[in-house]
Amino acid sequence: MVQYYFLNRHQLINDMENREKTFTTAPKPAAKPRGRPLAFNQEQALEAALNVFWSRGYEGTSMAELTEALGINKPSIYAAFGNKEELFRQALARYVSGPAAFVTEVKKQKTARQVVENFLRQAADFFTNKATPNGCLIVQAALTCGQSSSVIQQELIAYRKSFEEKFAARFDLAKAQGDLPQQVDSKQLAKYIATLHQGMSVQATSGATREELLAVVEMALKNWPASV
Amino acid sequence: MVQYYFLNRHQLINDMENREKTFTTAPKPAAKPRGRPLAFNQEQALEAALNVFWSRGYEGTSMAELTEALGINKPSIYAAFGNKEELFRQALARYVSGPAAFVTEVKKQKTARQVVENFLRQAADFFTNKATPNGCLIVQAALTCGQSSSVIQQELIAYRKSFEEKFAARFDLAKAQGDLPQQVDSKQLAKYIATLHQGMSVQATSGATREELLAVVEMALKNWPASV
DNA sequence: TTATATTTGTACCGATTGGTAAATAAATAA
DNA sequence: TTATTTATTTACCAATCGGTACAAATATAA
Repeated sequence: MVQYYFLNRHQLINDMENREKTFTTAPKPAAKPRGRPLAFNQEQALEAALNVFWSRGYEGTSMAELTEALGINKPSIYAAFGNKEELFRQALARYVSGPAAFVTEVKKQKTARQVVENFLRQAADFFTNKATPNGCLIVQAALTCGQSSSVIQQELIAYRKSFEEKFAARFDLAKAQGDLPQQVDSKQLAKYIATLHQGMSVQATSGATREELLAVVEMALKNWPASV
Repeated sequence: MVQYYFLNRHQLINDMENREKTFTTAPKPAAKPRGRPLAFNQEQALEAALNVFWSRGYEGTSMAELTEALGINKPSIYAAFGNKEELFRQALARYVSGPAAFVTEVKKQKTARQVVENFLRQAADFFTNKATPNGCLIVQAALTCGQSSSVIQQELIAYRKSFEEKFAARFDLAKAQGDLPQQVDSKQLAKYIATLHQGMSVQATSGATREELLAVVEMALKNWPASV
């Protein structure tokens, strides 16, 4: 399973980039690399990989499918991204800083209420966006899996936990700022929002529409109807 | 992928059982079967299979792991249950009529409110029951997967949809009986409950405790704190 | 041109996947 | 006892899994 080696090409590149950052401040003088140039765009390849992992999950994605989706042969993928696990991690990083960046951005809203409203409504849009796979990569890429993928599974669990904690921290801030009652348990509220969010992800992968998800959001923010 | 055959042993047995039901009314006169007796208990084996699928998902479960968990050799599994797909379906049926039967039972509560309260609270218990895997089989067994498992994936989506529709029907009944306001959209309410339920399943597989899930349920049934 | 560095394509690796052929074992029926 | 039926065991199948060795190709540096 686990492969040991001294340095692969992928790590070598990273290492050289770090050295460059450490010893020089030159704004990338191009300095044409020595050997045969890459025949593909790394960013585009990573985005293609992200989309496959997003729709099929980590375990459900095979290297064969990746080579087809990226249009690159296997050895080139391994040279550029390490291995399947590393490729997934880089795709995940791209997901978080790219299409899913709104999750972090939304916390800048003025009040906790606005944070939550915007978060859930944008999630409804995002999960059903026709330009990307349905649902949330972090929820569905390795919810269950074989033992060989449990590392990725645990990393995704940690990601979800981290997002939840950041929301709890935002609610603590809201309490300090007075736009959220003191008796509110920030962690519980964050878990409630996370639960809704994750449920919406499952709904989206199962075919729920944007309108249906938005209706769920409205309902979640309202009273239980019997008390109307 | 797909295997064609005239009759396997599994189908033969079902066929003979049906014939018996059709032509006789005798209450199973034992009628000892002809050949070598089964060396394992089918019910126990199915329960063991259910537990593996439940914790690892459909794709994450290998036949090798099943042979170990059931304590039966592969050919015996195939003879008794057909193939991996059929074994999963039978495990799923056992799940629905066994540990997850409360989902159907709970609809017998007097009011819609009681149905939902009981449903979500029992789900919180069920998802974190230490005697069984965490979360919901129907949510997590094939949320995403490779193309070869898409049949199972679609069947689980259909299951979730079916449960949701039955809840909507229960809410329609509640409206007719007057314990739910007429302006409530039964389908939307059902989707809201299903979303919470599915989110709770994700939370449970990620390590949420019973108490945390119960707190989420309480929150879901209450007002948004700002309106208190 | 020649040497060096890097990527590419092909063709392969051992391990594991779901699934099965065939011989043997254990039961009943004649 | 002998024939028949069914289950178990072992040992295997082709296909796919993630991953890689190696030589040809393509660039820069000397």
